[in-house]
Amino acid sequence: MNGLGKKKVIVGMSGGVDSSVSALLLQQAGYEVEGLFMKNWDEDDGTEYCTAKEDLADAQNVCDSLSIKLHQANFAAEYWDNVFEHFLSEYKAGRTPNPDVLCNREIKFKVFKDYASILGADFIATGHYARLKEENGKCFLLKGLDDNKDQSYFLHAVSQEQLQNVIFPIGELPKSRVREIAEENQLITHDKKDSTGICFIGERRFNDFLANYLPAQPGLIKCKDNSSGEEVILGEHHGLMYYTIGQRQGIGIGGLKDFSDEPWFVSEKDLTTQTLYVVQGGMHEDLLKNALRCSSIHWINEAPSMPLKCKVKTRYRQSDQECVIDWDEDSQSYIASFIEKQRAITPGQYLVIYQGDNCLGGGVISEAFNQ
RNA sequence: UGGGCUGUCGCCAAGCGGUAAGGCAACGGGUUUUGAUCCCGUCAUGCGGAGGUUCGAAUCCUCCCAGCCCAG
Repeated sequence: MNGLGKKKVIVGMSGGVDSSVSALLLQQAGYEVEGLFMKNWDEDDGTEYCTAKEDLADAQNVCDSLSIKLHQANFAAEYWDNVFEHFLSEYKAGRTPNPDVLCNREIKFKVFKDYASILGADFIATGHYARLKEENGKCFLLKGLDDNKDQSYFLHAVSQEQLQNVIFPIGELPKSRVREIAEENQLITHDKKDSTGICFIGERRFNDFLANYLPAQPGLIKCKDNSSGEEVILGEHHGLMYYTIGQRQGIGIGGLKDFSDEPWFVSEKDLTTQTLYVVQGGMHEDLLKNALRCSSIHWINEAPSMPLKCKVKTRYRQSDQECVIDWDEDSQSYIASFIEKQRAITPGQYLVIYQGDNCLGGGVISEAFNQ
């Protein structure tokens, strides 16, 4: 708290409209607001995506127009060690990681928060579409009110301690209203396109990017005949790491005699033989599974008793799916069972657990299967 | 060497004398703070080649070329 009795909050400013409006709203609410721009990725692969420069300029512009101070920090070392190394090892293991989940747990709500506290902040804030509820001194993570933009999925891995003294100023607002507010207040970011791509790394030609860090091992593309068990070679691929379960684009298989004209999708990756298995049709039975396994689950608050009836997402932006989670003694892991079969459950992605709007936590998917 | 069949976009494939369907792939865009999915758009002045018949040919005729199959 400063001498005027105002609470100090430091907003993570990305140079986008969401964090811009977050800063504005906090200022209007009477906080002493400062911004912090993080640059957590040092371009070292020759491909110069100078959007970081533009983002910083935009963040500075917004802070200037709000007359608030903008700090800068570089957590690239922490990002590399605690997010990117894991990202690479997961790809090496043939899985499909979600680095932005770790980015929140390890960077934004850890390193950034610690740094803000050194700067004298009472709170930190970000432009996430999510809400917080406090009960008996515990923080609960709730979905953002804009169902289309809800980002609680990416936040599920933080602890309730990490959520203490955090503010999500736009969690109650629809995106359209956020842009309106930005425009009404003449913030330069009001019509800036939403950013996508891996947080801090940005949009890239993904395959080229991965190839800079991991050696690719070519292999065969095959399809299995489920009734006869025979395998047919359909082509070759440049590396299993370029593919994820359920993927259509990039397989490169054209029309084939004696096959239907439906597109091909990745159904399985065999690392021991470097084989990419594909099936025809986006809803092929091999893509549909009614259960998955998580070796552990992180709970934001107390672990609920098992079995747990709940709603879950197996990937970002999926609609909530009905599910029962239970602990399995035999395999020493959690098993989530679905009423309806789920398409393309992918190891490495996260199972995120909800009860209503309340995000309970989640875990890494290790395996999908039918039971 | 005889006999038969086939050659239409990178791939599969319609067309059977009236002015080149469709699918897959690819590419571009939209949606999206992972990776995907999904949605939209683009994609053959030309149908193995050369002649001919016709107002008009991928479609008919002739020759040539290539591939496949059966004989030997």
